Formats: sequence, C-alpha cells, structure tokens
Amino acid sequence: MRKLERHATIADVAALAGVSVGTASKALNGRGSLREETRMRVREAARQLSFEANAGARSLHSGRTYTVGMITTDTIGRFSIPVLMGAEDALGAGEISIFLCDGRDDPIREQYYVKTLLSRRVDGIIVTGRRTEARPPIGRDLPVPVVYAFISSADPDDCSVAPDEAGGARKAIEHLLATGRSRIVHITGPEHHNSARVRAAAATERLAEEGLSPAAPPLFGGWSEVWGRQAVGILLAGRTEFDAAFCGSDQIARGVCDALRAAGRRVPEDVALVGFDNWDVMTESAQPPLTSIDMNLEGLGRSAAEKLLAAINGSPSPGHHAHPCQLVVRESTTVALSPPTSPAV
Amino acid sequence: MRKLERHATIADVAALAGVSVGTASKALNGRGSLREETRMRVREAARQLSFEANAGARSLHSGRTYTVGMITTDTIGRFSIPVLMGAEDALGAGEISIFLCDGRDDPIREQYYVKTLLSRRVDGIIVTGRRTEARPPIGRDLPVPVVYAFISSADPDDCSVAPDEAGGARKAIEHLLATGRSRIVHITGPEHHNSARVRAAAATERLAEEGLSPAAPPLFGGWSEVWGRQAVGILLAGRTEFDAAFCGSDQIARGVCDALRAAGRRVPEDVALVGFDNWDVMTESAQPPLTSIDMNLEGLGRSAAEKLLAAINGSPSPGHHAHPCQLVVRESTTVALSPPTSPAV
DNA sequence: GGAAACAAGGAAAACGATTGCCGACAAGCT
DNA sequence: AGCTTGTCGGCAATCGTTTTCCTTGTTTCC
Repeated sequence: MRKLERHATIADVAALAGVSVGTASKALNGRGSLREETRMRVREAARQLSFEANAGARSLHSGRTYTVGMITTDTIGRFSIPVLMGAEDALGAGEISIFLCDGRDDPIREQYYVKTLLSRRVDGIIVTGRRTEARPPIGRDLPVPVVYAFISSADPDDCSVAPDEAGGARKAIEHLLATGRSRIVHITGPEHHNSARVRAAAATERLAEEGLSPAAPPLFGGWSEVWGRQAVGILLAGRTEFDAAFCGSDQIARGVCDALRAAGRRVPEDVALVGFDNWDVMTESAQPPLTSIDMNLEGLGRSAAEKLLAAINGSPSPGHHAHPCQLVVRESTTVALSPPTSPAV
Repeated sequence: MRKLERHATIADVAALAGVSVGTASKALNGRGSLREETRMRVREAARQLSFEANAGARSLHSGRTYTVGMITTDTIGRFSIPVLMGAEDALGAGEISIFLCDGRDDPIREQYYVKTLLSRRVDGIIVTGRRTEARPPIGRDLPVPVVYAFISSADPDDCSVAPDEAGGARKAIEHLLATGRSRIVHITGPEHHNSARVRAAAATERLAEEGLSPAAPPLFGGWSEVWGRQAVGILLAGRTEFDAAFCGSDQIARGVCDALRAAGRRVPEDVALVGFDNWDVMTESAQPPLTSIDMNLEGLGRSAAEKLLAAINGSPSPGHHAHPCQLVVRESTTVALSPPTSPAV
C-alpha cells in the first residue's frame, strides 16, 4: 500500500467512457437499452478507475442500506461469536454487512448504539447476549425490525429466537437413562441465573416422568471448574450414591471429572458425565472427552438472521421461537470400544 | 415493538417547526445565527418526530462516513475478540462504527469484503487474525488507510501492530530465573507456526545470555492440553531433569500441570510453570493457578485503532510496531504465602 | 434622516447515484 | 413522402443533508 487516491465517482467513469452519467449508471446496472459496445466501454472505464458505487448515495435512492446492526448486550464472548457467525452467514448471502456494537451491559451505551444504528439507517437489528433471561426490549415502535437471538425480549410480540434449554436438559437425562443410569445428580451454575434454573427444572421433571427423583437436590454454584470440583467434594462428603452427573456447563463437568478421578472414581464406568455447551476446549481435553449438549448457536444465529430478513421484506415472525439442542456423545457416557485384539478370521 | 413508522426527514422537522430545511439543519447542528427560540422550536420538533439525521446523506456531503471496517482473516475467535474490543473502545470515542467481516481464511471472501467496505466508503480498515505470521497485504494503493493488528503485513511500508512475542518469552524466562530455576524446558505449539518458533528462539536466546542452555530441546507439538500431557510423558520417559517449564500457551501449561501432578511432581515446588496468553479459563482453573504472559490484546487493539485514526487524519505511522507483553504472576511459579496463623500482638 | 452594520432565516447548489421521460435518429410500412 | 415503430442515450428530478450566498428587516450611529 503506497499512496491514497480519491474514490472515483460515476461521473469520472462517464467522462472516461464518453457518455452521460445516467447512461453510465444504466450500463453498470444492466438497466435501460444500450448498445452492447457502449456497455462494454463503460464497464472498462469503471474497471480502469476501480470504481465502486458509493453505497450511501445509492441507498439514499433505494431506501435500503443492505446493512444490519448487531448489539451484544453484555460483552461479546463465547456465546455471541457463533451466533454472530451464523448470522453473518445468512446475511452475507444477501450481501448485507453487519455493524457490531458491544453493549457491555450498560443501558446507556446500548441506547446510544440504537440511535447510532438508526441514524445509519440499518435495515434491521439483531440483539444478542450471554444470558437467556428475558430482557426489556431495546425500544418501542422502532422504525426497523428487531430480532432477539439467544436472549429473548420480555415483550411477547417481539421476535425472539432462543435455545430450547429445557429440551436440551431432557435429552441429557434421556441419554443417561438410556445408558442404564438411574441415580443422577445435577450440578449447575448460580440459581439466580435463568439458564441454571430452567435446566435444573427440566432435568428434575424428566426424571419424574420416569418415576425417579434426583440422587440429590440440584447443586447450584458457579459456572466454573472450581465449582465442579467443590461439588464433588460435597457429594462425596455427604455419601451420596450416584452413577451419573448432568452438569450445567462443560466447565463444571470438567471440574467434576477431574475431582472424581482424583477421588478414585472412574468415568464413565462408575459415574457417567454429561456437560452443556459442547465447548471443544473443554470436551476434547477432559479425560475422558465429554458428552455434551450443543445449543447449535451458529444455526440459531442463522435462523435469527433469516427471520430478520423476512421481517425486512415485510413478513415478520413475532413471538418466541425455540431452537432445538442436540446431544453429542463422547466417552464420558459410553465405555470406549476397545479395538478388536484378534479379529475373527 | 409494535408497528414500523417511516424515518422522519429533516424536511418533516422543518415543516413541523415552521422553518426552512436549511434553517432546521443549522438549528440542529449549532451553525449559522438563529434566535434561541427558533433553535428550541426545531429541537423540540426533532424530538417529537424522533428524528435522527441520515448518516448516509450526511456523509455524502462531508466525505467521511465515521465508519471503519474490520476484517478477520481467519475465523473470528479468542484472539480477535479482545483486539476488536480494544479497537471499538478507541473508535467509539470518536463516534465511529465498525463493520465486522469474517474472512474465514478464504482469499476470495476477503477480497469481496474489501470491495464491499470500499463501496461503503469506510474511512479505514483494520485487518486482524489468529496467526502472527506476516501475510500478504489485502490490497495495493487502496484509497483508505489500513492497519494490521496482531498479524502483520508482509509489506514493511504498511502499518502493523503486533505483540512483542519475543519480549514476552524473555520475560517468562527472566521470571523463572529470578525465582531460582535453572533447568528449564520449553513446550510449545507446532513448529510451522510462527509464534511457536519466535517464542522458542527468544527463550533459548535469553537462557544463552545467562550462560545456560535449555534442559531439553524445545518440544514442538500442538497448542492443546493433550499435547501438554504428552510432552510431560516424553520428558519423564527421557529422564530429563527440569525444575521449570515455559509453555507456549496456557492450554499446554494446563496439560503439563495436570500430567505433572498425576506423576507425583508438585507445582511449583518441584516444577515451576509459566504459560502464554493469560487466558482466564485456563489460568484460573488450573491447580495451582498459572503464571502467564499476557499479550495485552485489548491494548493492542486500542493502539491499532488510534494509529488508524491518525492515518485517517493524515498522519500515518507506517512500519511495524511491537506491542509489549506483560508477565502475570500466579501460584504456579511462587509458593503461596500462608496467612499468618497467630499475628504478633 | 440616511447609511451602515447586523441579526435572522430562506433559496439553491452541492454531494453521488438511479430512473422516468423525452428527443434524435434510423428503419420499415403503406 | 409520410407515418409508425424501435433503439440508443441524454436530461433532469429525486433521495436527505449541509453550506454558501442572499434577502429581508431592524438597530445603531453620526
């Protein structure tokens, strides 16, 4: 990169091609009726000047900017990224660019971003964040459609796409039951956290449907490995009998796994483990690798973006949409098949 | 959110306030000479219509969009996020919004994004990515300034801001030396990875300056915990005598830590550990918590954004800029102070 | 009382692109 | 020859805002 040249305008292109501005525009956009020779001449001129139409000027006319805003309420992190990527995928196909705004849990900052995005005339807004708890809408009667992804809006008329966490928890329990476990404990994050409560309730309910109850009341704590380790200490000290643990996050599961091993319990032979999030960093390096529930965040982001696009085109889908979770089985719940030592010949 | 209304234009505001369009503009921007009463009337009208000036139309006039593009060459992840946040911080102060584009390691995609950003008339572009290796420039003679953050451009005239990884490695070694260790090993990522080579070379060099050589040749492998554990196996099997390990990433260090403990070696009493990245997920949950090198990515992002702003304002800072790393000490290198059991009265 | 200075706000020309309308010209038909 | 038809491109309005120039009144000062 050496020096900076001015952006070429369509007037420059027209002059170079020896036509009027209007004709140049038509030539480049395939409109009007022009001789093929003229069209080529204009295109060549545009290429020479590396002309790119000014999107701002263009949208002045079309009323659309082919731009959407994405506001992350809390700091952008492990959960917003896949959502963002999925959204980018879906939007990129429509040649739509994304303004990324990091709200950092500050309502003032958030409102500032909403105003900024509106002044930039985005075609729509996606709101996302870390907590799945319903949150107050970012505004009322906004002139553009809004979709909440991962988190959901407290206004039931808003369009929210959120993971079906209860469904995910049920799948975890079903899997443990299917592998023959029945004395199941649940270790999860802080009780004031919506996800922790929802998952715990769903797990308990699913067990009840089988006529079972948890081997211990749900253990609420933090989302960390440290808490996972502590929880095992509590269970062992209380002489709780359990043959499986469903954990509220992979980090917790990892901590549980390490603590069990340190206490001489084998995973999965003595205790089977299911985590939540399917975060490769944890699932792959745990010993053994962890079975986990995947919220399919990229798919969720894509779905949210598609709903936003539909809304932009006049077909909104108001209401709350649950996005299914998926079970990913690894060795923490299934005894690895040992390779056949002497295959039958 | 109920219904969608049209965006108000300044003409609407002017009509409501009973003035001309030009006057309304002046009133809202504090230009021209107007009676205070008039100014208030216009402002009130704008408020009533929740008018936000159309940024596209405005930039048509000013030639600036107060917008920059950020292209992540590989997939957006753990390293790009802090850089992004730092950049957003620095740019947000100037009321500049960010277009986020995920290149996904695809040159075609990348070029497409460059064109898109140029057509949106961004004031500048930040390029970032996972690898610190020099990469080909995203374009030549672009009409806007470009700054490379974290990664650097192969063109020495481009402005690149990258972490001083060699300096970081030296700090790690110095810290280990200062805590009385002398038989130090280095376990790091794949040799084809620039960061791994740079850090290994710097560590070896720093040891040489003290007349020491590594307790074993650098062990190149992967960036994972699994590799950290394997590496310990290799060292122990080879009966290597070592009292400290400097690891190329916190994940490796975590794996090393777990494997050492499993083998009955105490950290830090028998072996001191230093990681790299200062990634809280790893450093906090390792037993004991890990001393690590922090690349200060948020500061790097901020610095890159500031350089971009300067370039936009006509003062470019071409060349390669090294951003210092920082040592963060935790218990994996220092024996924790036990709290005083009976304070002297 | 008249000229000059000044305050207040309107009219219109940008900015860059798109598009509907119209004019010029050539060819085809009666 | 005169009319219609069709092709090719130019003209000018438009989008929303800012800004430069003007035109009004009103005040001030000699």
